[in-house]
Amino acid sequence: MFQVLSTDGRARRGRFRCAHGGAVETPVFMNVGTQAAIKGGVSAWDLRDVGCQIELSNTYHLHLRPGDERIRALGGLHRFMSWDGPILTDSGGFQVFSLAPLRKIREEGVEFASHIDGHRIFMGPEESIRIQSNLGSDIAMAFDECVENPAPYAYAKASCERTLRWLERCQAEHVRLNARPETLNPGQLLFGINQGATYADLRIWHMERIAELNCDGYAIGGLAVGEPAEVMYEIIEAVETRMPPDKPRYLMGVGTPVNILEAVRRGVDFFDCVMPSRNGRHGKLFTWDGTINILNEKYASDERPVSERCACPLCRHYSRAYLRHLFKAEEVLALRLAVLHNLRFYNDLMDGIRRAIAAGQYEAFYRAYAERLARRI
RNA sequence: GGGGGAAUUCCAGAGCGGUCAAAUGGGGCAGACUGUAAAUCUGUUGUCAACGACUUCGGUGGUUCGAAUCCACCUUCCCCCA
Repeated sequence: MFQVLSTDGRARRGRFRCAHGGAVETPVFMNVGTQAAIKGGVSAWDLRDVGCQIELSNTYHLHLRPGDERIRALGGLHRFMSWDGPILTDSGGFQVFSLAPLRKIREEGVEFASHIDGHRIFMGPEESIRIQSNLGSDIAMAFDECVENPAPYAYAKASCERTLRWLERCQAEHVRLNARPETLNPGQLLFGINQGATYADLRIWHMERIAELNCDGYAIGGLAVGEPAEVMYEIIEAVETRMPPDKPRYLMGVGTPVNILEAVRRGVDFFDCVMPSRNGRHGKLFTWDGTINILNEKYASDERPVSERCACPLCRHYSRAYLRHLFKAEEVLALRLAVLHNLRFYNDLMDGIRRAIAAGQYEAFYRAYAERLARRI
């Protein structure tokens, strides 16, 4: 299922296989399609063009709309969105954080007031796993609580202890559902999620506990939610030594190109982030030389492509001036081109990372780009 | 030809004696965005040697301690009746 092909320092070059699609080459960036669509008008076949290996969708959102039972009846998420590659579904744990004003946490699970119409939805570990089973994703994520940083120690401790109990329940339900003959994707995997806020002792304690549960992969959650990047890196370092070396490691929701460079250097294999798509929609473009805010006046007559070394449709066919015009004129094409570009950039970045690790030159790659990627041009 | 109305900062448009450098919206400029309640949100938008000062509300001249606000005339635009 997962194989580390080579290492360079702590960085790992690996290969991952699941029920759908071919091999996923890691480190990998998972392209985020929360509601079974990449925002900005990007289709599943666009994802192929942009070099996407694995797509991510969301349990909470698809449960609300159009409903996981419906998706199951329509043949599962892969068929529904016409993407036959690997799909990871996030459990709804992030919505415990992002929809904090709309939910109440209990031992059994979380009571949400739908952000759409306010109706009550109860989601605990069993519900989340059941929904993900209905969706038929290749990787189900454990239902956790993503705690906002900074968090009081006592709360972070109680919360990660509860997240541990929830993982045990997720696992039991996952085993039970996978064994049923009518299960849509019997090969579905389950990843556990490490929590513990910014407290290294809690993080390590929690990681050691969940490592004992022999999940199919391990994620680090609850980072990039308020703490400084340096703290995030320290937590990854602290936890990484307790992560089973033969299992994939996933840093949830991260992040900027530099964040990814830093995390790969600390042994992370999987990433996902809303940033390329959201920032793209907002006119912020990523390039190998730094980020561009295409709305800036200085690009109004700029004939150059966004990036000389990018093969996306935007960079192949259009100037910065044209893209800026599309944004100013509020043409939907602007969003689509910008998101395609950013996704292509992220996938290219991961490709560069993989090659560098394979060649044993990750540090040189890191040094060449870490500062460069953080610039604004 | 006769009668009525209006001219405000980039635009539209409030304000109708002091609390007005002037509401609000648009546009402009800039910033934020990290398991997506986000094609969203925030700041800024007269000038300057800038926690203060200076010049603005079609033009000119008045009234008043004080005017974008009141009066007179001029200019331009709009509406109605012939």
